[in-house]
Amino acid sequence: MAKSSPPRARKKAPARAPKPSVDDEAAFLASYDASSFPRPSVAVDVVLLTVDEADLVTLLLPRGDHPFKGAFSLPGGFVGMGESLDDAARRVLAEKAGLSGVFLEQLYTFGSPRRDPRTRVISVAYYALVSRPRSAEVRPVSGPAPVWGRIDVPWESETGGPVLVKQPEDGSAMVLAFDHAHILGMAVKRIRGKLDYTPIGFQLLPERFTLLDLQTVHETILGRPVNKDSFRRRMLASGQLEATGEHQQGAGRPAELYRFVRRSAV
Amino acid sequence: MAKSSPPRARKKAPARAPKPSVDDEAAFLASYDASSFPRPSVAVDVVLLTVDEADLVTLLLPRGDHPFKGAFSLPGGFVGMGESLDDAARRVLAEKAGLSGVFLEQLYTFGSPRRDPRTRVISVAYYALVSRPRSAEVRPVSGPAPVWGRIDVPWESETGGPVLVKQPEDGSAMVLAFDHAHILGMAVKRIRGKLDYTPIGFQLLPERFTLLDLQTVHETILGRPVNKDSFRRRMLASGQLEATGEHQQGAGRPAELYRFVRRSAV
DNA sequence: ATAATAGTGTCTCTCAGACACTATACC
DNA sequence: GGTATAGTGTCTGAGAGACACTATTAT
Repeated sequence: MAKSSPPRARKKAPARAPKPSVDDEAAFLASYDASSFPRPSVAVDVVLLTVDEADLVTLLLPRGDHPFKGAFSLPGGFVGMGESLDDAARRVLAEKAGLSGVFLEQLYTFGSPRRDPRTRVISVAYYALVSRPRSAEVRPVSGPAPVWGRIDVPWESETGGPVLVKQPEDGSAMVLAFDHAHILGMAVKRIRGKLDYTPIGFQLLPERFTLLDLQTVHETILGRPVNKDSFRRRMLASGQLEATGEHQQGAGRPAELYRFVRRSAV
Repeated sequence: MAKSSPPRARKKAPARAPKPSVDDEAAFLASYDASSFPRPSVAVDVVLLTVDEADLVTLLLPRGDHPFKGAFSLPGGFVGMGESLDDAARRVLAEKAGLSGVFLEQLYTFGSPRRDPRTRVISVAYYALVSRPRSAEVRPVSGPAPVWGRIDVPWESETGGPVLVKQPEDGSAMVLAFDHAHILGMAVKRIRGKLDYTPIGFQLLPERFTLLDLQTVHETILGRPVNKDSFRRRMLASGQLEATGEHQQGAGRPAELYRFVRRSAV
């Protein structure tokens, strides 16, 4: 960014001498002081998603304090001064869910001045995808016990907007804190859009899976049924699947187990 | 975000009394003090793009001060405390380019700890699209005269990565400050991906345009020729074009002038 | 045997690419 | 007239949807 006009300090900022005109870079850096104007807090919030049966579920934490006491919020935390945004998101996942090594990607940055009633907080949202077996390993290092909320998307296709979340057992509505229903909605919209042309669907499955497993993941994310025949053809033709030779017993004929292989350079 | 564990203050933070346990929201908000730990600066940087002849060009500002003195940077500025991120980006466009009412969308947030050698600056990048006639109106309110740099994309399709930028006249390389070559690269990658399924191409054209104009915009953004016949069919079938009945004189048969109309609700 | 699920073969429809052809301007 | 660009009509090949059919298990 070209920082030629930082906003004026508005309160209690120490008086600053005009910046000397220096032409030596080291001298300039030494004389620079960016602490003289107010700065917002910066946090990361992580939408951790997995597919459970035919439900898209996300990890939420009950809030024991104001604001939004009694509501649920996405796992999140402030960004450390020496830490990249990606590292902050990974740390949040490790601290609040006990998970590491999961797929993680930046989603969007939310910065309305009044999105947090306490103070100005800009939140860089991430989404993370974890496979069904690994989602059972979730153990927070500390803090409240997380809950897997069932996501109910009230819009079609990739329209967008906030989503509803329901308790895993009784299906009662879960109130979300801050703008977290919007963040979740944007996460759903994003993965719906990326599902067709990126291999994110495989992140939600164990190492070996059947084509029906993969189809269920796609249908759950998209919120609509997909054609079985063309789905099979498309997946097999994509070159991303490798048959293991093993089969999975089910109610009928055993299904081939496939493995995801990164497509070789075209 | 769940702000249960803000990072500890590392230097010169005033000593804080432990937070009292209050169960009244108003009392809680009054007692809350988020200023007790260090915070990064937050800026917005705007990639302003237009198509000039068969070149994708972006607005850059020459840097008169360290760091990166003599290099070029994207128009940018710090986010005000009472201002949303979108508003900050719009303000930057108004101040640095004299433009208002242009298409603007958030791109990505860049937050490596050392991306700015002076201090920790997290930059929320935006991209803006402006039509060729309007791009000639660019008049900065103050500050250095901007330059339209020609973007040279060294990668195919939507691979991604930094881009090269050249001076409009002599074609000599322009050195970009900070991580701005990466930000530009991500902007190109994003609009290449969105071109097919969103109407962003029309943002780069005047109100009335020929199908060849539209095709040139697409080819310039994609960096490759597109099939003329199927492009015409696709565009006319999309329902987004309305013939004006007027025609534009050229070297051969006059071309119909079309107008962009938002597709009616399906 | 019957039900249930896995997987194959084939037909049709749609759409992108290719190409031939017509239309209308300037020179 | 020749040349250049705009626009149409039609053929072909690839891929999605639909559906009939076969394969392999449990009961």
